[in-house]
Amino acid sequence: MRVTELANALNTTPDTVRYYTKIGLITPIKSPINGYKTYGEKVQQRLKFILSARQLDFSVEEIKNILIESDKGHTACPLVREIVERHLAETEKQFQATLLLREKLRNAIDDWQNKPNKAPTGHMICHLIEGDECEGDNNE
Amino acid sequence: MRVTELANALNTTPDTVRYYTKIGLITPIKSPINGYKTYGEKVQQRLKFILSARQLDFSVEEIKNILIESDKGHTACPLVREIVERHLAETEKQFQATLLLREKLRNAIDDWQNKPNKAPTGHMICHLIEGDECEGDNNE
DNA sequence: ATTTGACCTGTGCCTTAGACACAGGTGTAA
DNA sequence: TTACACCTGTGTCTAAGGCACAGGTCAAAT
Repeated sequence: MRVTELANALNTTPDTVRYYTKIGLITPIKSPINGYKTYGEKVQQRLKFILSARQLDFSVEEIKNILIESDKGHTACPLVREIVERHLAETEKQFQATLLLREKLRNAIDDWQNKPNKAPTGHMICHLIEGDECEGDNNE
Repeated sequence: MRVTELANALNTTPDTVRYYTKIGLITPIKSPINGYKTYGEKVQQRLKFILSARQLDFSVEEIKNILIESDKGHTACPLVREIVERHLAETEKQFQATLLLREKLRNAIDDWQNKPNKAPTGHMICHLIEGDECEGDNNE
């Protein structure tokens, strides 16, 4: 299998395959005649794993570590479990952050419903964001 | 006001102030004697606006466009409203995506609860992710 | 046999919003 | 005068590829 072929087979892009190849996640055989890369069955399996892990939002770095363990013949499962639990915690935080942002945006739209558009004054760029009164503390 | 002073006053970092300066969002006066940058009151107001917009997750590029409008003396409010509504839609999508990811991760942890750790076999790297049986279609 | 067009190769730059490091100039207080 | 803290510009780094370019290769059609 060649780059595009492999990419199509696993529903990804040639650039992604090249990228994983470049950083050493997968290793093709190079034809000494024309320099073309050929990917075998095992590499395809490996790439499939990588893509599955990406679906779970594993970073490429994390996947690399998993593969290193696995390549040494060790079980990567504990590592995988740890990563997933860490990710879940992060996702929870992300979730809350998104929730908060959504609130902020909704409030903004709401607050601005009956405010007019104003041209910028010397000391104000957009009164929607800055507020008309001098109250706009954003302490965190 | 100089870089660090301004940064401290608005609870941000000198690097951020330098960055906004570099890309032209704010423009200090440069002392011809020592080359030091001096930021005035209006610049501080402007930076405050920028930081507020960033709090609403506006990109720097978007903020730049707002400032360009405003600098021409036009009202930037319609632009701001449009951006906020677009952001809200994106946030909604992000929200759903995070929700989905959370489900995936939770399911993973759940499914793996009573599965053992396994050493990698020739054709499998981590059975947790790949699944023991030959079923693991990830069609989108 | 040659041309065409689709594929391949490596290389390198681009993206966000700053963070960090470095080398050297400057300001001020001891 | 000498520390030391601050300033300057410049360059590199981040994640995960996307995109472009110049040139080599292959199969089919001419």
